[in-house]
Amino acid sequence: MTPPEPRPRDRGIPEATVARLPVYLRALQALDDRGILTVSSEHLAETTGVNSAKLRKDLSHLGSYGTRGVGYEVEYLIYQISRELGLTQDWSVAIVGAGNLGRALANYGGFGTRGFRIAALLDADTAVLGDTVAGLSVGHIDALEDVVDRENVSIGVIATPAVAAQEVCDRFVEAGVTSVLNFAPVVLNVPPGVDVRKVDLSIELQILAFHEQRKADGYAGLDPFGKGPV
Amino acid sequence: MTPPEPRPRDRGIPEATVARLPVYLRALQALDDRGILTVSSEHLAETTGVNSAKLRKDLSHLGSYGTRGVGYEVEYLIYQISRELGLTQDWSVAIVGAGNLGRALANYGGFGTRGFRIAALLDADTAVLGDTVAGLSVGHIDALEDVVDRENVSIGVIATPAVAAQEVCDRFVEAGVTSVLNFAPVVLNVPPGVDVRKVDLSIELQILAFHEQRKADGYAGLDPFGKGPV
DNA sequence: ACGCCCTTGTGAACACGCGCACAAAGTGGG
DNA sequence: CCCACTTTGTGCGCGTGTTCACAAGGGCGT
Repeated sequence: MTPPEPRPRDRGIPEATVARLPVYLRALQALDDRGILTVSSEHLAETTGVNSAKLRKDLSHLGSYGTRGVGYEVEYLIYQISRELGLTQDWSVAIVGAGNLGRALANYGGFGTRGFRIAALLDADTAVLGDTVAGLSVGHIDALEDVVDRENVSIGVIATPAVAAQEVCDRFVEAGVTSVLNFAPVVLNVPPGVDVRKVDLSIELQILAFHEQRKADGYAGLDPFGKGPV
Repeated sequence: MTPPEPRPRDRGIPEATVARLPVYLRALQALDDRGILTVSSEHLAETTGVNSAKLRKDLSHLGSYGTRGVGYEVEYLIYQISRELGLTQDWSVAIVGAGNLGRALANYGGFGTRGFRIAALLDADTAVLGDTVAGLSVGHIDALEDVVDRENVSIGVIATPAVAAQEVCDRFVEAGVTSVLNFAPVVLNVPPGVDVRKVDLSIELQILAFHEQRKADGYAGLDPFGKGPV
């Protein structure tokens, strides 16, 4: 998704590793909550569903934080991964689109607890202005530039209908936002230096459907009453 | 996400290609709506943000559906991709969790129009039972097995809190569901033969934060007033 | 103090996906 | 009928990511 220009090496941490660090982080926090002090790569790999060698190589990109014969100290590793991901500082996020999805995002608990602060929830529809969602009052889209500027927003979330997405994106970029998380089913056009990540619910379903069809084809002879398409 | 066992080649279509087919499909449908009859790989690649050679190679996995010197016939390609993805048949989907996210999903327009039918929206909380969402009445989670069986559900969507996810997943699997789309922030444990795809909003944000931090580090000297963390 | 056992960190082979660049193939004009 | 032009389909080299397998290193019991 992200790398049209592959960026000059990101201080050497591979993109694939970056994508897995949040997963490790979440598992480690669960271990920490249970009072577990150390964990081996084998165990952590199992609970996160990756190969243990891959996990060790991923972590080795951050430094040598393990102890041979013992494993990794949970709290220390949490801190190191958080620091690497930039979660030891707070990030302001603005969400545009106060429909079902925008509200779901604003209510999503994972944000506040992990270094993300929702600075504003904006919408173009005057009918929803002033609605209170997750302790936030829905603002008008016209305030976008003000909010970005005043609250130092660096990450913009687009949860609008497809037709509005590009315009919102342009306004985000123009206002100085350099990272965009896009839920609208369109490919956004952005200048170099701006990162876009896209989440598309219907694409995920279509990928599942593909594999489901394969299974149905392959097992048809063995399992004539298996769950198939309707 | 999917391949612990890399599956015996999926009839030869690479996973990376499968993940892009829905994107092409969406762009093609947009062209079709505008009455455009043929499209070149160059043009389609541009609107979907991929390399044109990659696009041609992707399409070549489905067969030789283009005409040299002309391009691809839009309608025909739509049909071929739809067929390959299994969208020419209807799939029943059950959503568990009628919170903000579950409702957003049920209301998501992209489903019905693309071969997916929402068979049920279930929740454990009796307070929301009977609520009407997207023309559907919220049912009780106890009806899960019945619904899966009666409606031939093959894809289950989990939009519950993290703690409930594994149990819901187990019940889905036990009832015969072989594909799961998981929005809860946990790694699900499933037997072989069951596909799981995970969408995690906070992970996406964390990846963006990582790159944002890199940008802030690298450009700090050049752009002391650039948007940084709060 | 020594040696056994466990786990990390990594070298090397392998697999996969990407993109260039070009030959093959079809179109349309003259 | 032929030629110039366009666009597909793909062979190939390259870079990235994954996995195996093992040497290096640290703890712990004796």
